Amino acid sequence: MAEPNLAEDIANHMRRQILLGELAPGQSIKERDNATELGVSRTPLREAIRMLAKEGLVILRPARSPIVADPSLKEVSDALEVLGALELFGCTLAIENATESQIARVIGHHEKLLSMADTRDSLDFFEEDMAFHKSIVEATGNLPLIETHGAYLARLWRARYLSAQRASDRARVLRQHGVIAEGLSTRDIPKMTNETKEHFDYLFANVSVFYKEREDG
Amino acid sequence: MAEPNLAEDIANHMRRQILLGELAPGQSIKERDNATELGVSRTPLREAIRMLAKEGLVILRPARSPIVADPSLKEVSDALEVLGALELFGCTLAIENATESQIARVIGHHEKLLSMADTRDSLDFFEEDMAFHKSIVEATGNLPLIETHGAYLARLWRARYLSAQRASDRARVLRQHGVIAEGLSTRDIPKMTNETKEHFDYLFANVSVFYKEREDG
DNA sequence: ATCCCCCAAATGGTATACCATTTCGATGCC
DNA sequence: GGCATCGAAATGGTATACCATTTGGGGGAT
Repeated sequence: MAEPNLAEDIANHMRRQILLGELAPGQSIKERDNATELGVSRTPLREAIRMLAKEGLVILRPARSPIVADPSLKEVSDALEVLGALELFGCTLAIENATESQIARVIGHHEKLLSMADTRDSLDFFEEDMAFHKSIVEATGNLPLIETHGAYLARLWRARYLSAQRASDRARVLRQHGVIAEGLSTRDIPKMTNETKEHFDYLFANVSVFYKEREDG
Repeated sequence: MAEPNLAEDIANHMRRQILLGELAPGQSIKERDNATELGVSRTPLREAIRMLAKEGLVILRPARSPIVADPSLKEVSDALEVLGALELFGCTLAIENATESQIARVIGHHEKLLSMADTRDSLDFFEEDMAFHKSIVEATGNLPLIETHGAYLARLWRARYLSAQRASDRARVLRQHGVIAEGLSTRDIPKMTNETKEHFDYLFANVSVFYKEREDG
């Protein structure tokens, strides 16, 4: 942890803690405690908290300790809806604008994911899944879209990760990714967007199921 | 300037300076200079700069002075595309979910704008125009969408404001707003989305024209 | 016993001091 | 005269000190 900007390192560290559940949802984050624990001063830690707040992972309250976000099903659903809309928009834009090398990169991520189908580590698989979706949006060449889409991916990381733990339907994911990638490389808008819609419907359903179970037990 | 959180006040102040051109695009922002000028310390000023950076109004460079953003036509176009996609998505969502009182609020903003058709102050008119569009997205009840949409409105404030100065086609704007509001209150998705698309096409054209002229002279 | 009030500790907000890197002009070499 | 180089000033990054508000519990009044 000696990189150029300390605040970002702290943010990465805390993001990981939050997403993996080491920092429990609802828990308050005391600036002094966490700063001394990480061996840094409050200033960069404050900045890191602000970064995570912008990602929606922590909630800032005026003159009170920030707390780790504990989103309700509706909040997650709403964010998922926006993520879906952004990616759907990204599909049509990517088909219009993607260069061949950008398309190759998408396919590359897909093939890598195929090769990981039997991987034990669900975290690695999950990260690569995310990289696939990111590469599609990157193929649009629209920087603001890339950033906003990335922000929503980060915000939904935990919900998606938890739901992915349950849903052991990697085969479906891989098949859908294949169709999506094919739709992109043949510049087939309906094919790509329809499959993306369905892909998100499954994601939505999985997350909902997880939250429902969580509310019960 | 004695509100609870100083950083936000500073951010508001600087945002205004940037959008009105008092802080010129491309100009570097020295933490010390601006801090002493505003009579505050560097800490909250730093935080304010970070807020503006997240809005895209200033650009952060590692170990260098932040500079006021000077977006190219492509950058503005890209952001406009995303704004359009978000608002289009907001339309369908609003039609599905808006309560009657939310629809009434949209119509209220429209009627207020109608009453301001002959206002001299283009800034007031512009602000109310923005409030109309915001109220539509607010009618979705989707908080993440509302926030992201608002962020893009803020980011595009200057480009839209400058182009609105030139385009003296308030009549068209008011007519289109009327159709959009009607589409919402009759829950007519095609009517609302088609008119919104056209509305954004005009906005896009106006901004493009302005930038083209600017590049020339 | 219960409720209210007050005060001390905790905590976020702000200011300032210190450090590492970058800038940029002066200086000297080619 | 131009260009590379060195160094002092400037500047962003980090740490720490100070202040105002919040918080939570204990003691006293009812």
